[in-house]
Order: sequence, then structure tokens, then C-alpha cells
Amino acid sequence: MKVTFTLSRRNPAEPKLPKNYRLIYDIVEQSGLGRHLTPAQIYTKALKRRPGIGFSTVYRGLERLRDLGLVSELHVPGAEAATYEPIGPKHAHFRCRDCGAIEDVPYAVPSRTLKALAAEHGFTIDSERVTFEGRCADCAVT
Amino acid sequence: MKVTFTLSRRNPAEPKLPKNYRLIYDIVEQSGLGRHLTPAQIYTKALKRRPGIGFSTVYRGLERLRDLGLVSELHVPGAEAATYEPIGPKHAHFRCRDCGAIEDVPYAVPSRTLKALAAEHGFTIDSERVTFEGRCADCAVT
DNA sequence: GAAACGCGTGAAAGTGACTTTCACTCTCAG
DNA sequence: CTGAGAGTGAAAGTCACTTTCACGCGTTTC
Repeated sequence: MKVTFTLSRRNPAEPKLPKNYRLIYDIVEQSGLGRHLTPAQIYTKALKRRPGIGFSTVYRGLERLRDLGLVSELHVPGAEAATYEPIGPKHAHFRCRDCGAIEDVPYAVPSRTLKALAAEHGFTIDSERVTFEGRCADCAVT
Repeated sequence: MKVTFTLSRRNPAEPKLPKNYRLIYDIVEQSGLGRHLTPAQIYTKALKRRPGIGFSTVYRGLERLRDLGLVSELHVPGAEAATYEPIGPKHAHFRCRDCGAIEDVPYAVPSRTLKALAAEHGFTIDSERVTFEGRCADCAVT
């Protein structure tokens, strides 16, 4: 799945993404949907492809990519670090309280509901985050 | 482990909960529904009522109260620290990306949906967290 | 009562995820 | 070629939170 060139095709006039940032983008993208990488994991993978790359570069890259809307940042309560995933269809997350595994869950708050809430409270809603917690199939057995 | 605390609000005259934990509970409780206090804020309030109380005691107390299900812990992406609120009806949270204010929002994932998701994926769901992000009424004007 | 026990306590040090700083390097328009 | 600005890596800093530990207070057990 070569999405990598859509980036430049989408807006060729846009300033080129620095190659390290591009590398980080590729790593997250290639992790695939449903995978959730921590900055440390991304750094490890990046090191193999570009020895000498710094930790701070990875953080900076993730920050930039997040701001550009190219990757999605995810904070899950109970998880020690943030995780990053490719942009995909809206979904919720499930975290197992025992093993800490994070799974994608196909759920989104109905847009009708969002509109109603926004109208009622007088705010605008840009994004939503839904996280479930419980015990995953594997841990439930024990 | 014997649970010696009966913390029913109907009988506050029987505080078997260590007094510092009770103090912390009272502070969160008195903050009222819809308020969200950080440990630092709670510590400040606690200091006024019981000079000399330690930071660690506040953290320990919150941890205990959370485990006992007496207060609710809330991690909001973008907010630097966790916040605590009294136990109340299930609701979602809204955070303004500009001023950082956190508001309660009356929304909960339908229990029918929860059951369906749990059955489909083979996990059990103990809790859910829904957070919206956007611009609040005040900040939208500017 | 007195001794024994255990939970609660506060200060301080530790941890770990991120962030900032800074001197250096690379890139590229002019 | 050249200079300005963006990017970079190492290291130090920040900050929320956790752990440790010696002490103390209250309760239990003679």
C-alpha cells in the first residue's frame, strides 16, 4: 500500500516534508491500521533505517505530522506513553486493563448527536475520542 | 482484606476512612458536579484545612478513593495533569482547545451498543470515556 | 496499663515521558 | 557562491506522578 506519494500529489505546492519527518511518517503508515506505536518504538524503528537519528527529531516529527493531520495521536488513560497510528476511518479504542493491549473498535458518536450537543451547548466540536476499558478475550479466560 | 469504611453520605458521622482521605473526599465532593480538580488544586485546598499535609498523602488518597469508586479520575488529552470529580451520572467531557476549560456533556454510549461491541469482539467493557474537543462558546466569539 | 502491631503519614528522592536549548549542519533561493 | 532559515542530535531541563523510608498514632492483645 503505497500511500506515500499521495502526500506530494495532494498539494505539490506545499513545502517538502523533511526526509526525517517523511521517514517517521512512513514508519507509522507502514505499521498499518490498528497498530499503535509509542514514540520509543518509532524511534527504534527509525534508528534501524537511519542510524544516528535523534530522539528529539522523532518527537518533533510526530508533533509536526500530528499538526499536519497526517498521523493520529492517541492518549489512553492507563498507558504510560502516547501512541500514534495512521489516519483512518473514525473509530474508538479499547484497552485491556490487564495486558494493556489497545484494540480498534468500530464506533463513532453519530454526527447527528454531535451536532445536537454542539448546538445545545454553544460550542463547536472538532474531534471526539472514545475509549473503552475492560478485559480482552485473552485475559478474560484467566 | 476487610473493608472497614462505610462512607455513605447518609452517615457521615461514622468516618472509618482515614481522616486525610476523608478530607480529600470532602474536597472533591464539595467541588460539585461539573468541576474538575487537579491533584495540585486539591492539595492547595487540603493545605488550608490541614496545614502540613503532604503531597504524597493527597495522591495516595485520590488513588484510594478512585479504587473505592468514590471519586472519578479523568485524563483529558491536552491537559497536563489528571483531574478528579465527584461520582455522578455517566457523562462525556468537552475540552476547549483554546482556553483548556473542561465541561461536562450529557452523553453516554448506549448500553445496547456496548453490549453488541463486547459480544462481537469477545471482550468485556467495564468503563467508557468520551471526550470531545473544540472551541467553547466564549472562545468561539474571539 | 503496657507492649506489639500495622496502617497512615510527610519529606525526599526517584522515574519516565516528554520539551527545550543550543551549537551545528544542511538546503536552497538569489 | 552565499547567507538565511529550517532541520538536527545531544544533553539538560521540566513536570506529573511514584516510591521509599523512618516515624507516629491508634488499636489490639495480653
